[in-house]
Formats: sequence, C-alpha cells, structure tokens
Amino acid sequence: MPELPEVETVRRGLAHFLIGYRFKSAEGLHPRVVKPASLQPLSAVVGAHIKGINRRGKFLWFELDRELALVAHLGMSGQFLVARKDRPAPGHVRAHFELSKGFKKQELLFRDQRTFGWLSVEQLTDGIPQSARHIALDPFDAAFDRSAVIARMKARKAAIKSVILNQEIMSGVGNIYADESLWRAKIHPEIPACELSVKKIGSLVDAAVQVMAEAVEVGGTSFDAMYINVNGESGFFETSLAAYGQEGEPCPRCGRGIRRIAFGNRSSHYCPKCQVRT
DNA sequence: GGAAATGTTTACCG
DNA sequence: CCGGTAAACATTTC
Repeated sequence: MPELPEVETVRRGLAHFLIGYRFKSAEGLHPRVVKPASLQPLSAVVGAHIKGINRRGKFLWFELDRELALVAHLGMSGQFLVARKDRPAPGHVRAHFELSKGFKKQELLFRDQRTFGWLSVEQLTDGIPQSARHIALDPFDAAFDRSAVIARMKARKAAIKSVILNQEIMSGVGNIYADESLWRAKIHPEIPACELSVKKIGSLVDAAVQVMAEAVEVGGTSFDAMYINVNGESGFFETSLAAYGQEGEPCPRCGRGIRRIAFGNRSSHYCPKCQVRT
C-alpha cells in the first residue's frame, strides 16, 4: 500500500539491509517491469555498489557508485523483498537481483501483482532521477517550503482533495492519507482550494505531515529478520484509520456515520458532520 | 457477476 | 497554453 509512509518504510528497510552491497546479477522477469524510458536494461547495475537509498514523494532510487541510478516506483501493489534462498519464492516476482558484500549474500525481489509499478535505470540531475524531476518536494524534505506550498494550493480552483493529491505541488499523499488529512483538518474534500483560508490549508498540510509521520513510526517496526518483507505493511491501516475505508462506521470524533462518495475512479471518505461544505 | 482497490501518465475538452 | 477531468494500464479480492 505505497504512499509516502510505506515507501519510506521500504526505503529504510532497503537501506538497512543493502547499503554497502554490490549487485552481482539483475534480471527483469516481466515484459513491463522495466520502464520504457529506461536508459539501459537492469543488467546495467551489475557490478555497482549501493551507496544509499533515496526517496522523493513516492519515488525511490538506489544511489550507486556510477552515473546511473536504479529507480523504482511501487505503483499500486509493488513490493521489495529481501528474500532468503531457503524460503519458497512468492508469486508475481517481476525482477530478481543478487547482491554480495564480502562473504555475505543477499537476494532482492521486486514483486508486483498489478504491474503498475516499474523499475528503470536513469541519469541523476542534481541528485534527482529524470522520472522524478517533475515531482514536488515532499514535506519531509529539508528544503520543503511550507508557506510557498500553501500559497500554491490556495491559488487552485480545483477541489481541495485533488490539490492535496497533486504530486507537483506537494508529493507523497495518496488516497488514504488524503482522506485522513482532510478528516483531521475538518475539511470537506470537494471544497475548492481557493475558497479555504491560508490558515485552513496550513492545518491540512500539518495534518498530512502528522498522519504520515505517525504511519512511518508504525511501519518502521514491521521487519522480520527471517523473511524480510520490505513492503511497508504497517498494521496502521486496520487500527488507526478514522475515515478511509470506514464507510458507515462512526466518526471517532463525533460518532456520525462516515460517508463515501465517488472521486474520479475511486472514493472519498469523510464525516458529514465534522467536514461540512460551507 | 459486479465493483472496487494504494498511482501515474496521457488524452481530451473548454 | 492552462486547468481540470476521464480513461487506460492489470489483477485480485470481496
């Protein structure tokens, strides 16, 4: 379930287990796993040393000791698994990597049921891969400019929910955290952004940061040393969601039933009492 | 059988 | 050109 907190959890897991390792093999196992814009096949990373794992919004990349980076987007269902050879291979494995560091060996799998995720080999410009150049800073980036982002949001006529989801204004928020942030800030998802006060938009941005930070906390504890599932499943979803997926459940704040409405191809969930469209 | 599912890109329209 | 919406991508699960 990859939004920023899940991708960050994956990033931490990969960094924890793989920094310092060198790629020994790299193999795509599905015709669409390598993004068409990739400069090279996955084999271009063989021999490269992993210096770091970086992230912007929901984009992830392996920083290597060469010009190129291995970039990944998890799409809707992508996962990285640091697997063990003595365990059975799971289904839907789209790419396979072998790594080593001295005597130590690791096996990395990229799994993706729905195949909206991808991998690519790209050039970095100012440390950012080509495919993420248009993605705005996420709120955990040291250079994130809160008031500039709020001002850009305020200038939009579109519904606030599509504005908070716009990865070119602020990155990282997906459908789940959008609904949770709007619920926390008590904002109806369909209000045009320009009709909200700067203060109200500020409270929404703060709510997004807060809810995502809480999710990262929970997600960061889920590693299993034996069969390392670096997919960011956190347990956060079942226990802590106030609005998303809670249609008909009582609002944790006021007890009113959470309502679900259509939003493009998916849904918005909100409390009809706390989040009024004025 | 139908509906819905965490995301991004591209096409299209006004 | 811009902003905004809708569809497309594929598969599984409820």
